[in-house]
Amino acid sequence: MISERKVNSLDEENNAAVKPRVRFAPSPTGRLHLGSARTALFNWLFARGSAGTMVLRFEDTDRERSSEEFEKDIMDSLKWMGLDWDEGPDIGGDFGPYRQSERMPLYREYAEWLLEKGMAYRCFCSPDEIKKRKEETIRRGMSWRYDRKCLGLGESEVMKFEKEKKPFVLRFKVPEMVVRVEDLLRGAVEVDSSEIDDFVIMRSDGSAGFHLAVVVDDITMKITHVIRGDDHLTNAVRHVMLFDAFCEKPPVFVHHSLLMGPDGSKLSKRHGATAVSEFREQGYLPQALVNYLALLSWSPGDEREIFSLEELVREFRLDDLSASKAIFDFDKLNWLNRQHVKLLSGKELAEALVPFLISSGLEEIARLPEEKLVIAVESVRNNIEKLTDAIEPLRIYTVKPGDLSDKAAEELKKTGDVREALETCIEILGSASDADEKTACEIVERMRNVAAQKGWKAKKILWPFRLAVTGRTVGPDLKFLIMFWGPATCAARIKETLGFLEDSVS
RNA sequence: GGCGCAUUCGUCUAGUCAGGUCCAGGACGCCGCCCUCUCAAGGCGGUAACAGGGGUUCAAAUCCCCUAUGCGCCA
Repeated sequence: MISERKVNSLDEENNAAVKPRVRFAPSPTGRLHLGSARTALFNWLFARGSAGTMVLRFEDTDRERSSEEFEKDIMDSLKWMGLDWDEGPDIGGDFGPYRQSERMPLYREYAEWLLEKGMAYRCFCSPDEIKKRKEETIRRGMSWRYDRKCLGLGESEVMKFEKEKKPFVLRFKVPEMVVRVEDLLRGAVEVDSSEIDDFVIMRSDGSAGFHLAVVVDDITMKITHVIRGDDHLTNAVRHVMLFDAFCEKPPVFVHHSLLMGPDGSKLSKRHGATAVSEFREQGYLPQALVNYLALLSWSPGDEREIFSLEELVREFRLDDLSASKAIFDFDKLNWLNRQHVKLLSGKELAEALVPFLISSGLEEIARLPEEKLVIAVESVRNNIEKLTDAIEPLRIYTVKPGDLSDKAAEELKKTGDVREALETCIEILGSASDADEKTACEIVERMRNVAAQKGWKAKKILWPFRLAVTGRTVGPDLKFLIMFWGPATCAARIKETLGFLEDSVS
């Protein structure tokens, strides 16, 4: 059966070269990690940019730690980022199933084939025995590799163990050779196979070892390019030996660099958020996260930095990836997020903000008529790095008339001629009825002019205006305040404040 | 411990494969100035790097060797 497959794969070699098949193969043992997301992105960009096929496969052989909940988080996160797949556990495909836990018979078949051909053997050593021998070896200052004790087992011993039902694993008999891994980014990496011990391909419970499962999957799913983290580079040595054993041509390997935290160690929880879904919750835009992830280890070769997914698909080349490590920089991500916030229309920004407003108890603003919401949102746009940054500045629109902060009250009191200034504002506001942008700008302009006539600096009228209308010392540009509340309401709010000033004087 | 990979401003990177155009370009951050009713945003400017040592060459960030450091894998 396996040799038939061999023939098929030779037939299709040419096709494979034309139409790449890549896979993203996470373990559903946690939420989608940023590092994995970056791997997924590289795979996806390559697939989409080369008319290839993207396969999603769950490596869920660790039944203890895998869960459906994490599968869901991974798929949701990928979708949120705008990545999709052509074959996968949820949608099926011609090369399924797409969960390793459902492919055990296949692994067994391949493992048995190796056994029959003498390329694998049963090992009855218990973990305890191995541990003991290993410690002994290390004590003698030698480096440990499995000592092949069971390779030399006589037939009678094997039969005896079998009779006893002694548990065994299957080990791959590593051939003596120099293994060559051709990596697109690192060239030919050569390792002497004597460095590698006879690794387990079937565990005693009948489940497949990691290396066997990966290789069998990549063979049977006809994967042409394996794009994954650098941490698998040395594993690739084992994989190449397995591909050889099955008489299969290894795929093109691309081992990209790993994502590190700011201190240079592997990015992990202690650096802050590491799951894509956490970034989503923190108010990052998917397009910004994707853009940033792409920029770590990849560059278009010129000075552009802001990319949409579509542009990335067009520009991304696997061989433009850098081979050196990449440190995750939250500052730059924040900056990029801001750039993408700027690219959104007011309506889009508002829509993105609504869930955050609701979860922060600002339903009052979230439920505003769209037109008003957009004005409010536009007014705080420049204060936003992450979406959550909009919450605080937007609270200003919930301030009741005449409700002055201590600081605002203080500022008002120490401004000379406040009353005159504010009354002038009311007068000017009274002459306008519209609340469109043009009118709002005119009103502000008029205030400036009047101030000039009175021989005042603009600040002498604009500053009290802000304080009186909003009750706060910090807030959006004045035109937005006028647009949001309208001239009449602004005037009314100033009157409230005037009343407050009256009270505090007497 | 063995093996593997990596090494350009604090960080991401361009340049390295095809040595001269690089006393090294861009971006984030940081600092300063300008703009300005506030906070921001924006504009302008500044800061800062070829890990170290040997070679090869008329010429090296670029090629070769060694060392150091970091990371990873194996157990």
